[in-house]
Amino acid sequence: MMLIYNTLTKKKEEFIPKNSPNVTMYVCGPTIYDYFHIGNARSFVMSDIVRRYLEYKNFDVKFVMNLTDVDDKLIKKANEENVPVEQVAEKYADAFFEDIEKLGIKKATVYPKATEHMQDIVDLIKNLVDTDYAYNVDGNVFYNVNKFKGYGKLSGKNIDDLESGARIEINEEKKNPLDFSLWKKAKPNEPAWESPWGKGRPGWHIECSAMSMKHLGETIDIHAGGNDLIFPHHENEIAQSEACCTNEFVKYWIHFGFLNLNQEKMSKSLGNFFTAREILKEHSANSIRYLFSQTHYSGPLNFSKELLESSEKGLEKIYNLVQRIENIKPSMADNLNTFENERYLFAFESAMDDNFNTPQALASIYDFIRDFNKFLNKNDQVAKNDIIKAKDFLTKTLTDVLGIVLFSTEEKGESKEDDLIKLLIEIRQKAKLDKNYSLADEIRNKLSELGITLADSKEGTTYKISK
RNA sequence: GGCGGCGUGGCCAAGUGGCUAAGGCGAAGGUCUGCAAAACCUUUAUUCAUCGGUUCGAAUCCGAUCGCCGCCUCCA
Repeated sequence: MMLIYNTLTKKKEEFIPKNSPNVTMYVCGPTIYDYFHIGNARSFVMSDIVRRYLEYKNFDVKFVMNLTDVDDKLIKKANEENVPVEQVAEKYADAFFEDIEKLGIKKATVYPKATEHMQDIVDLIKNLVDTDYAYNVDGNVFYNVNKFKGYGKLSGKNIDDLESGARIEINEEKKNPLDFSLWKKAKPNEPAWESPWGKGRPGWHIECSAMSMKHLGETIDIHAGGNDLIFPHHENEIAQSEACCTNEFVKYWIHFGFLNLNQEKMSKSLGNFFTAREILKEHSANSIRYLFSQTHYSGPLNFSKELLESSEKGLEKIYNLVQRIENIKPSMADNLNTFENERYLFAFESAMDDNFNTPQALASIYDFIRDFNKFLNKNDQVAKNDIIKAKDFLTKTLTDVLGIVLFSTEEKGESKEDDLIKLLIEIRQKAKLDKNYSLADEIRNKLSELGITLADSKEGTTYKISK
């Protein structure tokens, strides 16, 4: 049984999809006006882990992530650079796909774009206007918040409190200051589409409702996104979708905590951010994913390069065991001691089942690593089956679920460089047999200066090339 | 002003009513090794922001206080 914390009910609930084993999942994707930052990456990676774990549990996940390709920021950027909006959108959509691929994020089933769903969006607004949930004021269409009785149920706010808040912009056209735009009347030099209310473009919230329902149906299982989307974005999505089409838009709402920099939310508007591609130049996707997995998805994560470096040290321990496993020659002997690894997988799954508790899941992996190393230390001969099982455990947990790649699937090309290193290892081996340790050490030291680390073990001498 | 979250060892971080408070990084000592590296072992929180309360029993529940952060405006 899996538990998921549902923002809507503020409780952990048993996960029961509408049409098991099918699961529908929608994640709010990027507005493609710039490179995304490492805080955005956290949401993308964590939703990827949620999806991967569901697939691990044999659910058939239909995963949709939208790209917002028309909005104020995009238009602003296009004007600044004096290029068409589509060109900006295309550039950053390409960059987005490049970056998420580097981060090891599995491809979504569909990446719908707002501009490709204008008819669906217009139809949805039309429906809301016809039923009085929305009203048209001179080409601007607003959602009538007072009409929807569930307004505020996701964010725990009530309309009166919100109205007394001082930060709502004054707009004479709105009946209620909280009413939000569904359709924005075209201004000069802006992309615009035909509609029953005249030329214009959609408001931000409506696209997600339209695309979610279009691709996944009127009730979906999981909708995920950052904490900052709870209000108003997700609240408004509920209002739109449930007013028109369904009495339950989303079964489970999942929200990710912020990534902070110096205890402050990382955001474009504050200017305190690193882009994901910037970080990826110096750090691997593995270390980023490991870092994210070390903290529960719902809480804040105070990001720093030092933290990333300590994650890299933690990963080293995993890599070392992986290399050790790959170098073992399995024994065919009978009566070998065997290693039971079931309990580690059980612990891993229990942690993940409990609202995707990745830090605890990692702890179960480290317990395995310690105990399996101990097992290898104690036993000179190891059965093939134990090696296969160990590899299987690491692949399932770290790679399949957390997306940390360990065993390279491509054939290891033996380059001249490798041959050369092997030659030096041979020479050094002879020196060691002659007890010529100064030569042996010199070879090791010189190689180390070149970034090639030798390590002697009972399985022979191995080497690692660092970049 | 309204609503919400957080405060656990040097750092990061699980745990949210009951065995000795997971795990990672770091540090110290040790085993192994020709020496290293790796691995393993031991040590590193009588204590969970502070003060009260409930309870047979609390880091976990309640109240107060202090500190930090977020949402209420575009934002993952």
